[in-house]
Amino acid sequence: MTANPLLNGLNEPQFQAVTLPPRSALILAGAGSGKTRVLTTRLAWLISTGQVSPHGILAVTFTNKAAKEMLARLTAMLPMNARGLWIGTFHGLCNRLLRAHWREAGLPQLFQILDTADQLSAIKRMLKALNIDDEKFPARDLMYFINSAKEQGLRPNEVEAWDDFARKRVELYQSYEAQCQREGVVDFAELLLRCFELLSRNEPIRAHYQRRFRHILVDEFQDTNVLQYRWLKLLAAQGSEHEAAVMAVGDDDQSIYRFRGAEVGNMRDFEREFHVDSVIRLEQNYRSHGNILDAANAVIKHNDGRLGKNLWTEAGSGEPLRVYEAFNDIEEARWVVEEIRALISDGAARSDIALLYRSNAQSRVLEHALFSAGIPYRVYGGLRFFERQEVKHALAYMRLIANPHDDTAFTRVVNFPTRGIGARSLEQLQDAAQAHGTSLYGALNFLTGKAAQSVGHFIGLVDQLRFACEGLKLPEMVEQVLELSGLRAHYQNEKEGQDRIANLDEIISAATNFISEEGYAQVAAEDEAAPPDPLAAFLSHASLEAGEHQADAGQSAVQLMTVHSAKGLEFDAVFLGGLEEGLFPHENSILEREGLEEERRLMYVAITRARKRLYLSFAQSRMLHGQTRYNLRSRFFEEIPAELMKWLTPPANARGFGGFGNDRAAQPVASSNPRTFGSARKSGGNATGFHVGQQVTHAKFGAGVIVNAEGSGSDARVQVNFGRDGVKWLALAVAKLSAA
DNA sequence: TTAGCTGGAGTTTTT
DNA sequence: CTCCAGCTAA
Repeated sequence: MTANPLLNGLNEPQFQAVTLPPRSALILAGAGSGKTRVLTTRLAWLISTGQVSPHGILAVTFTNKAAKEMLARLTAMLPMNARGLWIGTFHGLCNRLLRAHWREAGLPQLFQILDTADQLSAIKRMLKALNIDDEKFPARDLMYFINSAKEQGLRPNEVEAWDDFARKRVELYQSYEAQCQREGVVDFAELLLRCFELLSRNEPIRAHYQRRFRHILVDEFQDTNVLQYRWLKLLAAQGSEHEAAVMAVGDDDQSIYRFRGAEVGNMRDFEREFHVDSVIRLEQNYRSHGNILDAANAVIKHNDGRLGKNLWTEAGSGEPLRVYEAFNDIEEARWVVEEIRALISDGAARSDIALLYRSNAQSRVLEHALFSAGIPYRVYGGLRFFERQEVKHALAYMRLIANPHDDTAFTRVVNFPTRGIGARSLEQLQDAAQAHGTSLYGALNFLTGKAAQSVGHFIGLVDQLRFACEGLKLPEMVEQVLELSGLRAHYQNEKEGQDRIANLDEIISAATNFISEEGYAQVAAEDEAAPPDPLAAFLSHASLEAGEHQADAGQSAVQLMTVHSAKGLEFDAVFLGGLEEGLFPHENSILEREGLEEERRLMYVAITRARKRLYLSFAQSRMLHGQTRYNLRSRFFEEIPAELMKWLTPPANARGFGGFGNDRAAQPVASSNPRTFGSARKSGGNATGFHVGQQVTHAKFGAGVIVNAEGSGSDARVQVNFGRDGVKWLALAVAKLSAA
């Protein structure tokens, strides 16, 4: 064994992964298996053993947080100058490449990055200018269409279109591209696609980076999309004699972003195309007790086509999973609060307790209960700093300084604070711009009358800002913008404007930090590039790294978040609520196998967040979209071995979920709940005379089969499969159903 | 220009 | 139910 202290304390597979010879490898890293440690130690080991200089490394992540953590841990292990190290997100790295080679990429030097909200408003503006019926082509759908095309690496001329509707969408994709090019802006997907095209079309640039990067490490590989994988193949010179060593680290069981283009299949493709001869599995878990891991393993086993992995731990089996069946969502929340109180009085820190749910709508009831109980909590997932309207307004003024032809920024602030430029003036301006093929800024000369005056005034302001900021440092520039634009004054006059002013001031600090900290320095370290423009760099930073989800740190608080945002985190105690059919697994995913398997992976992620204690709960009824819904408990309960669970409510009876199979045929409607709740059961028992699996006839839909039932008494509803007429929910009190 | 209304939709999210 | 976008009236 080596004496290298870096390798101390690694388990066998970790050690193997860290010290692999320079060939491409796939590391299957289970939840809590020390993945980040392996990645960073691998980097440190490669560098410290002289196998590669920091210059020859490319490490790619999905989030800024992950990139920062990797960098921090690496420099802690191996003190070095971070300059020349390429560690970042796909988008951040592509931005860096495009800034360095903007000319070759066909972009203006100070191109701006549109975030999702900017992109949507750009599309809306385009649809309006082209007089497109937005009923037929909703901006959101079009955005989704464009982004998914780009994520597959497809330009408009490469998208297949077989009917008029599809052809029109492609045409709109084309116009959108033209608009972006005209305005000098790129959206997130464009960053990647443009960078990919730059590398594939420009031989010298491609060769340069292919020669440079000898070791490429990819984190969360299961989340890569088609384009990202192609980008990696290209940079790695895959298939050539100069192929770099790519270490792909990921977990197919934790792939939960299919809906935004992630392609788990990339893992198998990688294995084949990069001729991976050894797949290393990190299966020892350092996070959870045995029962929790057993539950997770048992659930995920129900998925097909896994690469295969089984988590284990040296820790004991620990406590059983605690299962609670609530009467309704409110009662579920009440119970959660009660348990949290008990945990806290047993000495648990609030921040070690997490409440996880499938969809954001579920947080409301929980928040209400926590608030009433006076328990501090924190909800993840709100607006982030650079997404706040006052911050975006200020940034829009700054974008106009960098590029007055940025129409997205222009429209955002042309009348904010209000300066008498209403819809009709703007319309005139837009028409003029359209007619003369120029930006809104450039269209002033074609205006006449009152509009010319008011718009002229605003354009004067933009020019004034540009002159006033000439040569200023970034924070001073922000200060100027806040004053001259009238933003600060505007919010000072507003009743509730104090928070907004505080956020505006926060931009100044953000700018100060940005200049002195890594973000800017990293770009500045780029050897090939001209010194970057601090303003453009700051604006990129704002788009690519929208900041914390919520600023409040304050006192230790219970953590509330969706299962998606909990990925990568861990807590001593985890409450997983709303485990009901239709909610989790979500009804929109239940129909196709792929969707259901992703829900199951989501369940796997949720379970593996818990260190010591895991609570699972579901409610017999809950308020959703203003209606009371009666759901069956989630099928995932049937996938967890019964001996791992301790029921805090009378244990489930034989009504277990069994899909639509025969084993449910005897389930009586209106008697499915193991507990009764007084008046909730008005006409108790099996009074309706119907049961799941029964053949029935409906006056309008004809013959059908009852496939599902929920509720009781006058609320009882049955789901009936009418075959060609589809599956319908019918209230027994209303629908005229008769036994066939 | 803005307040107030109406209608429609309503998983998951990072960059 | 509750949030939003988009429209109408003042």
